[in-house]
Amino acid sequence: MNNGQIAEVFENIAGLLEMQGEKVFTIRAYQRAARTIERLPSELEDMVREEKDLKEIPGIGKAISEKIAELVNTNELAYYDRLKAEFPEGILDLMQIPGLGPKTTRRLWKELDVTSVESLEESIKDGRLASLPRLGKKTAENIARQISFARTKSQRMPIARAMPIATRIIEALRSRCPGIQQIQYAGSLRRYEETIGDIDLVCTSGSPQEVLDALVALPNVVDVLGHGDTKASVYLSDRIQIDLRVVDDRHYGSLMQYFTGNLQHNIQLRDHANSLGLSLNEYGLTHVDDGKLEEFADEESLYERLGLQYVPPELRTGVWEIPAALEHRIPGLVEIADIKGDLHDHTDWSDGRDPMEVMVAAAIDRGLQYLAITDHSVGRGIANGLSIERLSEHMKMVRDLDDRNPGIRLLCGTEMDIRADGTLDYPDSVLQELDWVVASVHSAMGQDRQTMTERIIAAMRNPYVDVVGHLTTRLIGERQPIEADFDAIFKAALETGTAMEINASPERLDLKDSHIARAREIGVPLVINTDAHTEESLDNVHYGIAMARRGWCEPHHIVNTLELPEFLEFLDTPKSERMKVFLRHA
DNA sequence: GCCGTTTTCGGCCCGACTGTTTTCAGTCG
Repeated sequence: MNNGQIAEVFENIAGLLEMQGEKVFTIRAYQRAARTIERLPSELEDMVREEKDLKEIPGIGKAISEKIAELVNTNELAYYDRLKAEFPEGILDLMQIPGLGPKTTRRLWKELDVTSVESLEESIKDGRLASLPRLGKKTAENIARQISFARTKSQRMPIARAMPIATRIIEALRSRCPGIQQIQYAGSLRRYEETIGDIDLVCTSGSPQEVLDALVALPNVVDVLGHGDTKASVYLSDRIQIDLRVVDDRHYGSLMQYFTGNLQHNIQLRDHANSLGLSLNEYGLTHVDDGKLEEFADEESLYERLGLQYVPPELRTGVWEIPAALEHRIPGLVEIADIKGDLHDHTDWSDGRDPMEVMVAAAIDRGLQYLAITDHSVGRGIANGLSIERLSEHMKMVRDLDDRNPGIRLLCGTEMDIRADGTLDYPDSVLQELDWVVASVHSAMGQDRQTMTERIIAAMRNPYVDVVGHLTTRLIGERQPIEADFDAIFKAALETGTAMEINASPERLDLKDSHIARAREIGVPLVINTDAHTEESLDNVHYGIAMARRGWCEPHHIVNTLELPEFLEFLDTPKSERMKVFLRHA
């Protein structure tokens, strides 16, 4: 049973306990455990097998660690089964409908025998729901509306879709509201979660009502979910919800902190504030004894006032970062400016859109010191992969462009298929002519875990394979990742001196954050690549940087933060010796 | 259920909005 499945069990336990009226702190403990487990860099299965003490994980104590062990060892949990037996099947689905919490869901079940979305709809139609005490016509209408939303609303959307929508809304509000002082996205978008549930915007303005009114009046708003004095929520035709909060400029820091979250981070931060005799909310810090309010115009001063190192948004998961910030152990995370080269880029020689010259000019524009042109290998017929003959011409063109562009070092490269049997698309005699070889899985992605693991490690054992591209081949929200023993692959990477790619293409984000953290722990050299197929997608590097930051990476974990001379030294060293070079320059 | 430079027992984040209410419960983030 993998971490995602275990987390789901605890999430469900929390939901059922809520409906049972269990103590709120017990519920919260299960929710916290579920969230933490989702983000663990290592599989609990492995940790149990290696007899690691799970209680060292924050929020996991005796009871939950025993339940994890039972789940891992037997694939079942007696406690969970007993709990489930007390409720009708599918009741948790009802509680997923916005507006239906544990109390209401339980009443609908007990008083109206509603246990499914279908029977819920009937109870709305025939007026039974509205006739219950403390419910009413308006509530019934709202629930009916939420049901129809639930049918059309997309699940959490990939960050690549949410980011441009957020930017458009911000621009629209700016142009309509002269009173706006500051406006920015917060929430999961600012934390660079790979998927986004809704878009949270924070704003300061001399006239809050103007901004809130402007939001609900935007042309692509199809419904208003809330519209008060300081916040409003709307539903867009893009099938996404926008939450906007407006306060005065002098509260911007605490508002931004509050609205960036995540929930667990905020709970821990507020808990810590309490220990100092302070109470934290979105307006600032209140002294518990005399009620005096301290205000914060920026986040940095807020964290500092609490005696904490500043926590970058990408780290705010509520798992490890608050204790680290207290002890000033937050590392100096990698930034865009640290990236000196891009080592995975396509041109119109294969499936890229732009000619090589255009890509090179774009790379120079962005201040890169080196660029690897890595068009597809012959196996990718569909991507116009290069035959050995075309590859030879391709190399000539790269060398020629390199001569004519002294501002950048161009590398002859390939993105070469790792075939289903672990053999490679070009023979060694060809590979040794190339400067940089990205090896990727593009086919037979459904292989079983062991076959896939052996296939990838076999490729890594080739002395000319420099890096494994987009390891899991997932497309967020579209294609599941491969099944493989990632720990074994990372260990093989360290052993062979093969780098692992952090693919910054926002549809992929592959490696993902927890894998990055694990690879970093093991000591694998990492490379942040855009996999650009157009000149503008070179700008996607910020997504890769964010994933690396979420994996707590510093510049010295990332190979392509090396300056050109150091990188060339790395490149000129045989793979088996490369780790030494990497560590020396790190 | 978890956790401890106050604590192994007694705490546990905080406020906005809505609907159905005359003072607040439920839900959400």
